[in-house]
Amino acid sequence: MNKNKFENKLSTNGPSYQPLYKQVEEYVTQLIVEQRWKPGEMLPSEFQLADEFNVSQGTVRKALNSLTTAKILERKQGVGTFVSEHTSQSALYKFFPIVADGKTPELPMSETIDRSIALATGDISENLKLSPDEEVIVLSRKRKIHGKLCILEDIYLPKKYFEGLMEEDEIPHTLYHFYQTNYHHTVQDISDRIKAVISTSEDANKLNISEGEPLLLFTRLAKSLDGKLIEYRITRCLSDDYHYLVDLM
Amino acid sequence: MNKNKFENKLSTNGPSYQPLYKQVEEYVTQLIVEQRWKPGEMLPSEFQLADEFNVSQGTVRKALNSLTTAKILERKQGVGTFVSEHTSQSALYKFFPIVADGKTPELPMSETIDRSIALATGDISENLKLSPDEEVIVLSRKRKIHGKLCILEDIYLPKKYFEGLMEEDEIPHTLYHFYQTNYHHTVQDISDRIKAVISTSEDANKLNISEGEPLLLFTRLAKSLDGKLIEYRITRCLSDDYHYLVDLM
DNA sequence: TAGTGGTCTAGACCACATT
DNA sequence: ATGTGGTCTAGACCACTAC
Repeated sequence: MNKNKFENKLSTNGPSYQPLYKQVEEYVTQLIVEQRWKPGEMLPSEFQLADEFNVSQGTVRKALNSLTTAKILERKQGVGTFVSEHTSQSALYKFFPIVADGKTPELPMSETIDRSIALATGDISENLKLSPDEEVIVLSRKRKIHGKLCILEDIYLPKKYFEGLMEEDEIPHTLYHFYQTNYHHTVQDISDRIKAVISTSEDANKLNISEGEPLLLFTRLAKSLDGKLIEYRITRCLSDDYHYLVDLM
Repeated sequence: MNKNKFENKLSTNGPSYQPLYKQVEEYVTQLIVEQRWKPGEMLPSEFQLADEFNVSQGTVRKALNSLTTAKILERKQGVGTFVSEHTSQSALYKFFPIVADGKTPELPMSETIDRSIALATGDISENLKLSPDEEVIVLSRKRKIHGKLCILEDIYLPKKYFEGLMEEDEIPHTLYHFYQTNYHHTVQDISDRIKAVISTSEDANKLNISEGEPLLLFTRLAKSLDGKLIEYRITRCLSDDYHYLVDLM
């Protein structure tokens, strides 16, 4: 009667067998999505979880370590295991790949210059997989690095996932942490598609450059822990003194 | 007398203690660099390695799995553990992040249009950490995706690491595999720095576009398994129908 | 059938942080 | 002193592949 909370051990040759540690991994992720433990909170110890799930401590450990690699958890020896908050330096830099040439990376400050509601038009509805009659919240921001204005962003959020955002007094500049704490959306998967473009006259005005200068343009699509498409973002960035940094492998 | 090939177990409180599995990891990497096992070759089984190193099979497993994650090894259940070759699809795509808009990724074909020797000038010597009097091999290539010319590349290789390359009959288009098999340099770490630029007249000519169109420019620095700076590369890419794809996290 | 890697368990001990 | 995660070991069994 050593029944697990999950499918029973090996030899469970169903069509879609998952090893125990994978099942534990997915279950813990689900519990985080359901807010059993909130960002920053500590999980029970490995042995307590092992008891609850009726698996061995080693199996729990393998699952927790895997979630730590995926930056969903953080573990501290002698202290405990915690749900990641999108505030730690390590987590933040993953999202801000723009670096001033020859300088050390710095988190850009940002200022929201517009907030509105719109219908999801072609580009936006396609990427966020919304029907064209659904509403999106549009945030326009400008960002500075080392005090110099260099980035413009338009951010599109499905209104259904961010009810109440239009009524917020202020939008903080650490958006992903804001999504996580105020709307329970933990950003998990991000892909950027980068192009080179000529600045529009509008953007050139805002950035105080002459029309026709090249800009880095990247479109970003972000998914939450539970797989929902949370954010579509179009960023234009000066590129004479800045670059987008990618580390492969 | 259970002495390891390595520092003895725990409680080895030297100033720079490394856990056993880390030491095994580094030692196996070193053996690969020294060509005890060549790319594509099979390693001994976990138990054989455990015997040789005087550690447990579980410790060897942890090391080998870690090297598998780092794409240095490949493991196949029921078969064995192999040194990665830079030919498998999975490995190749990591290096070619340029994708045609709305299409599935395709490996670009490339053609070497020039091969010469030069002195490492400022930019190049700085990035490859060479003194200015050292020689580099310069390769110029053009690449096509879906049959359309869209990429120009200048590649700089320290001559000292690639003796004999100038005498090769032909340079294949899968360069990293070529480095690995012919010069024993396994590329391991790559970083790309991406900018938007206006095409020079020279590049515009080669790419059959009009001068002044924007291009994606990225500079790449590649390190080998043993940490040597192997390659510096400057790539210019059409960006109206193509983009550089980055998956974060 | 034999050999390989994959999973799971159980237990010992270490290192770290807090009380 | 206690409790946490980190390391290491040993052994059992499973699944896959090749012969």
